[in-house]
Amino acid sequence: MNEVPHDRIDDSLIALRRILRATEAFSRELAQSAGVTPAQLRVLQIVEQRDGVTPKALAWQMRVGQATVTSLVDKLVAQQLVRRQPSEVDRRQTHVMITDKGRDCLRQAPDAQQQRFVRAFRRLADWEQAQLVSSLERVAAMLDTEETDASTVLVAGQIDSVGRDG
Amino acid sequence: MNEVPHDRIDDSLIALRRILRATEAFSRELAQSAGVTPAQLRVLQIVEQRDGVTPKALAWQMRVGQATVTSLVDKLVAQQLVRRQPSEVDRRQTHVMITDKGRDCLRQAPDAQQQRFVRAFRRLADWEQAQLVSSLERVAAMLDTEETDASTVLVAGQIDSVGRDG
DNA sequence: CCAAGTTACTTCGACTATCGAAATATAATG
DNA sequence: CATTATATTTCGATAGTCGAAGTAACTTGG
Repeated sequence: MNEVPHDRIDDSLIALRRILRATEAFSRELAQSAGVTPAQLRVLQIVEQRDGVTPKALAWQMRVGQATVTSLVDKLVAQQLVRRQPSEVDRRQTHVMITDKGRDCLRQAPDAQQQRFVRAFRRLADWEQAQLVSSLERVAAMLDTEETDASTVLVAGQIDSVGRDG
Repeated sequence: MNEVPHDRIDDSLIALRRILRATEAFSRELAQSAGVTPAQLRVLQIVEQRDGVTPKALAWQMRVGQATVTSLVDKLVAQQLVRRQPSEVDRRQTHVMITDKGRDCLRQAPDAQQQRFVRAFRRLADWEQAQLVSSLERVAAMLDTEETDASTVLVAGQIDSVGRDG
């Protein structure tokens, strides 16, 4: 508690770095297998979870500018993976809706990272699973700041529609 | 789905996602505070650790094409943060060397993410630290594939520059 | 020692992601 | 109704990335 052996911090950072690296690699791979780019895939995933989401919400959740979202949605529209539907109630707004083709596209990408993780996770003993979850949450909390306000809630749904809502 | 308790997997994925998100955000922030872009910062960090590294090695470690490295190094050279020095032994090769200005640039960025993490880490009890390390390594192993060959070794050096902190 | 192949790097052209500022259309408000 | 605020798009610019082609230098078989 007092003086920390730096090996541990280093080890943690190295592990974090590996996690990062692996996740990045998988995300690229995954997107490629779905025939879209990583950023486009992110949009598509969010749209699937929150069908009819507005560009503003997308931008906020993805932490990018609205201009960027416009551009990404443009590309998805061009591929007919999503469509834009003007809002009935507020005609400034647009709703981005996923198409069947978009859903197919997502299904096509079997979510390699999560699959791999899930497989490995299942092999663990019960107590190991519990410990892993608590450690990960701890790390997340250590890294997380106030700026990760609400998106966390939304992200929950985005990851896998496994029952547990937000 | 199936009979595995999905809550834990979900929780893990959510935590992972939070970690990812936070790390991305910090990396952007960090790079900005150093006055360079994230990709440029990555190059600069590697060059500091492996002074005289060749573009090929950089490309390999960063998992990008050599053309990309050329472009990034060009930009760092333009800012006088690194310089190119032709190799004496093999004149096809170039060595990328960090400059004093480049070092200043790195020092300027107090590595917010790692600082935060280190601070939080120190507050943990000994057994918690140990558990955290082991869990992180476990997760890294679960995500990691054969494609994370050698860079892990190199990355170790890249990270431990956190040695002391404030 | 030289021709052919290989390697290291850069250049070039193309594409995506991203942003900020300006433009457009709509809503809300007084 | 005029003003202000909001949602989105358009436009212009910059960065990262790639693959293919180009250039220079090393290596090798004869």
